[in-house]
Amino acid sequence: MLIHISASNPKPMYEQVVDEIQRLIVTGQLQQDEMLPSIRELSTDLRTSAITIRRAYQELEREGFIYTRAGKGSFVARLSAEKLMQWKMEQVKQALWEAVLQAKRLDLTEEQVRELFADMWLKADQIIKSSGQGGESND
Amino acid sequence: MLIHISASNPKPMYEQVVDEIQRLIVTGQLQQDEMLPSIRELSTDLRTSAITIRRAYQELEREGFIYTRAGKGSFVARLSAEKLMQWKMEQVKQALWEAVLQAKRLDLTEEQVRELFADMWLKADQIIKSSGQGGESND
DNA sequence: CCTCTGTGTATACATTATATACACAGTATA
DNA sequence: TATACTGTGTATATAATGTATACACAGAGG
Repeated sequence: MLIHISASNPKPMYEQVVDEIQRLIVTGQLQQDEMLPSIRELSTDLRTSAITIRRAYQELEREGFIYTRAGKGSFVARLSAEKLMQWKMEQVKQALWEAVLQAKRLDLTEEQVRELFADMWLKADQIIKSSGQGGESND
Repeated sequence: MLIHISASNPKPMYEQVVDEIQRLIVTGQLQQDEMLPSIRELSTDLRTSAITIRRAYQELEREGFIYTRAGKGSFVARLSAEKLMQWKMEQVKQALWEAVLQAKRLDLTEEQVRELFADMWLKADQIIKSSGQGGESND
């Protein structure tokens, strides 16, 4: 399983772990009831303290993404496809809300923002194409 | 001049001051060469330490929004309308980029995101209307 | 019994934000 | 020249947060 964190990322490391595992769950790369790496194992893999990983797992459990069993491990929770889609939409909605508020505060028009949005989408598409993600061949 | 900061805002107080003054400048509510409140005055007004305000002013100066003169005060820099517009677009662009990246990472389609965007824009319009901003009368 | 697992607790360091305080230098005005 | 403002430099301190190491305990499974 591919989890990456970076000390140079301004986000706290435990939050990076949370984000990454959430993403793997909602995009189906982690299945229901699949066991997660143990706290100690992942802390060794990511070269970070077990307390950091433990904190991430506690957060994920609190938010309902995983469940843990003392002495056994931590597992992906059973979440319906609908719940997963709802969560995804909510995340993007919140991110868009921040962008829209910023645009409003700075007196930009809807047209201007839509154009910026189109630019960012295209740029993201290009970056993803060139990195081989998304199932399309490289140029 | 209306500057508000809040200790309950997760953003550091000095950043809130920076953001607020930047917004007043780029939306024309602060004019070129207009004097800003002094560090001591604003710290009294906002009930915060002068060091906090000073840090905000130093940040604003570093980014070219204001200039300061020891013994005299701090003033709004002379920025062309084009520069101000560029900065505004850049801010919103960055915010949109975060939203688009999030959408990509979560495998949402452009159509889904556009629809969410429309919802957020409409919601922001409604909130602004009901709060009397934007020059329109309250219902 | 051993080897894993999660859990509780203790202690410590680093970074960042914010605070109070004082003194100094610059500017403008009377 | 004195006063009242301004910004600037420096010192000291507290609080919050994130991260780290370490140890011990309890649960689960083979």
